[in-house]
Amino acid sequence: MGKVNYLDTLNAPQREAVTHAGGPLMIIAGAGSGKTRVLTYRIAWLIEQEVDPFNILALTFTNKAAGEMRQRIEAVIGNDAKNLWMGTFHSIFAKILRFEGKRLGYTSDFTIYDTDDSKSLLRSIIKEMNLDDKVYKVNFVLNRISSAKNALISWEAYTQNPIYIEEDKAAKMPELGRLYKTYVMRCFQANAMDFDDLLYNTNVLFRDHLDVLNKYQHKFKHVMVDEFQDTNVSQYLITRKLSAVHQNICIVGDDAQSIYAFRGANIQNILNFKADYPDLKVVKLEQNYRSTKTIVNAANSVIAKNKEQLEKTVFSENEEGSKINIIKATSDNEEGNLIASDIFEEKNNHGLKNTDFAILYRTNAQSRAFEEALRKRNIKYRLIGGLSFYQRKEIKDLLAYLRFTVNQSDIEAFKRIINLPKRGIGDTTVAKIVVTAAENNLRIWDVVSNIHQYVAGRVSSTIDDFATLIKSYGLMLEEGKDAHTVASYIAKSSGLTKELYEDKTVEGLSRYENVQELLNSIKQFVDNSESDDKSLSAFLQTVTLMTNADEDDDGDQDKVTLMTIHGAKGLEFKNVYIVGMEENLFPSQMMLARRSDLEEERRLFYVAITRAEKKLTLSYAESRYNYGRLNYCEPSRFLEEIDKEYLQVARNRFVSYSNMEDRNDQPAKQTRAVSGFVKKDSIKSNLKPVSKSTPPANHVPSGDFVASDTSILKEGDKVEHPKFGFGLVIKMDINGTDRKATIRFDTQGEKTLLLSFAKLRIL
DNA sequence: TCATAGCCTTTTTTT
DNA sequence: AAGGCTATGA
Repeated sequence: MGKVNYLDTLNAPQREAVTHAGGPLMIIAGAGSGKTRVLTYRIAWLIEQEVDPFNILALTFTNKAAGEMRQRIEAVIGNDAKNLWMGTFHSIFAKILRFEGKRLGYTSDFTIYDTDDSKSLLRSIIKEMNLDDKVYKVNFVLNRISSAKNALISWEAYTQNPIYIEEDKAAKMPELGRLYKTYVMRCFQANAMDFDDLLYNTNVLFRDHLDVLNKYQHKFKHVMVDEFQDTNVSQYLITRKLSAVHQNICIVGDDAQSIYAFRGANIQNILNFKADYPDLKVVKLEQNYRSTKTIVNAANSVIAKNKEQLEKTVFSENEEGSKINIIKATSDNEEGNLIASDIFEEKNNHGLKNTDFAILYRTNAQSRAFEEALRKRNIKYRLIGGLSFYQRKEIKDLLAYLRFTVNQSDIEAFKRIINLPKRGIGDTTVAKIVVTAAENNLRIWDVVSNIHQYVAGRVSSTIDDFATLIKSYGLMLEEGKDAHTVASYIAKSSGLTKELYEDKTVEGLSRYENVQELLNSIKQFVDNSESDDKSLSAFLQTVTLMTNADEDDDGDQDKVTLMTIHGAKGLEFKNVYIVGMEENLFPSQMMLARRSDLEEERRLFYVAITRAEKKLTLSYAESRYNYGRLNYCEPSRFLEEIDKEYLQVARNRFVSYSNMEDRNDQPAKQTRAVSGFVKKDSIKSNLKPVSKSTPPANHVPSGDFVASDTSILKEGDKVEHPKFGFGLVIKMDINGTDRKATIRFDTQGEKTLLLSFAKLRIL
């Protein structure tokens, strides 16, 4: 690789950013302006200027972004790239806390609590404190605690602040401060940090231990932050402190793409950056190389309304490109079908590959209809986000065993595994152990391993057996057995895999395979992890901090991408579909309820639009399932906000934008539909609201019975229906995604049931 | 005291 | 749709 070659490929502002010698630098990078290239070249350039990679810290928001950047740097600079300190905020500071956590009273084996752990812990605290969980909602309380931590407000400060006390009293939640305190104490006692703690504690570490701060300040001669618009106060302070000595801070961001305020991101960080660094050098990258003029202009027309912005003009010199298509569907299933057929046609007509397509939605729950439609057409897809591999029950169960083996204070892991597989230890006993530990300031392990002192009776010997089991795992680790060996042994000897192995249902089989898959990934980690730390706790850390975007990657297969708009940040695709363009969905209901200005939702829309290189399609449905209920939907106001000149009057069966306006003349159909019962013979027109009262004879109850996966039902199956009794399936009609079964019931004669509503037990 | 069936509530995005 | 909660029976 020639030394200077790559500089020639850059435009003037890009080159200026790459070769900025030192001192604070802010790169305002519009969408598609070659930001990643600039960042990677800058790092490569610094290394050419004799800066040791070891002294460069580069912070990103996803592991994937970090990994890609490292690869690209390697391509320019070679093996040296390995020594860079590059990763997500959370993973880099988790690493530092593993080294330095002793100063704060944590061991180097501390557990990282994920959101489920945090919620579970909080739930039990609320219960213990005898608070009403209808008033103190777990999600709300956790959010409150999280915001406090991200703003660096300790529980001490929180409970002493008269403003918060008043606020909480007014909100009828005077105990929030105490909850915060208890939550923090419990985490500490469990030798655990939640996601926010990783940043919060880093701040505490740097504040209270100046020698540590000093060490890292001198180590990191250059600090770079990607996606700076998404940093919160806590992250901002860390980067400022770390760069205080050398003053070589380089931030890259785009205020127009700030979409993480909900988790504490503070757009002011980038808007006010100049105020913090008077001799700041600012470089603006405004030329978009990614998208057509139409797409760039349409995107600009969307955020033109936003008030809080840095001045910049993103423009494209690419071709004009085709206009933006709008598709109207009658239902969410039809939306899936229309998009899938469109992908099919586009592939045939323009010789595109699956990887050229992305379907972007506002919420993960929307993926279902698209998955079904794509599967039906044999189009391969990959789903990013949603319930990830590591959130599956069987995986979390085994991970909990591993966690408890590594960190025997980990209460949440303990609660998960103590009665799994069933040992006859119930909630009462577990609660007793947890409370005993908390009251006597002991580790969970201290209580469990001396259970006879605390709990009398039959259970105590069962718990003894459990303790012996865990002890044997700990011993294996001490003997230096590698993570994979220990994990496989745990899976087998705990009885977890045995239980799954004996479950011969389809789900049981896949659960068993998942566990094997997890063991494989541990093996991989042990065999060829890049880092030198191959301990079990290192593995657990990578798993917890893994982003949704990091999973999958089963080779470079040709697949359509399905993901949320949030997940799509930083990516690009030739053809993009933004689906579910409906009021209350996008913009989301929550946003509409909470804030009058929709600036962040609008920026989200902007991010979605600018993912497209060649062609953009927007779609919405007139009705949609939500929590098992069918609802009517209005087209999103965002459709109105795009400059009309960029919109396409769609062909043939697609409904044009002007037709959409006509729709507004009709009376609004706001009725909530299908609450409880649905007409069995109204497949296409099952949108009519049906009363909640007693069903007429031709209706089928839709309440819970034994849920069965309707896709496995076959002719000849014997079934039981909650109302009609036992029956035999004599005919199956499969029409698109709608499935009907004609069943002969012993007493009721033949009935045809729409399976999405009928709940049958297969006998 | 524990296990289970069925009822009830939830309501976005992610490290 | 899914996970927590509660009543019920063992």
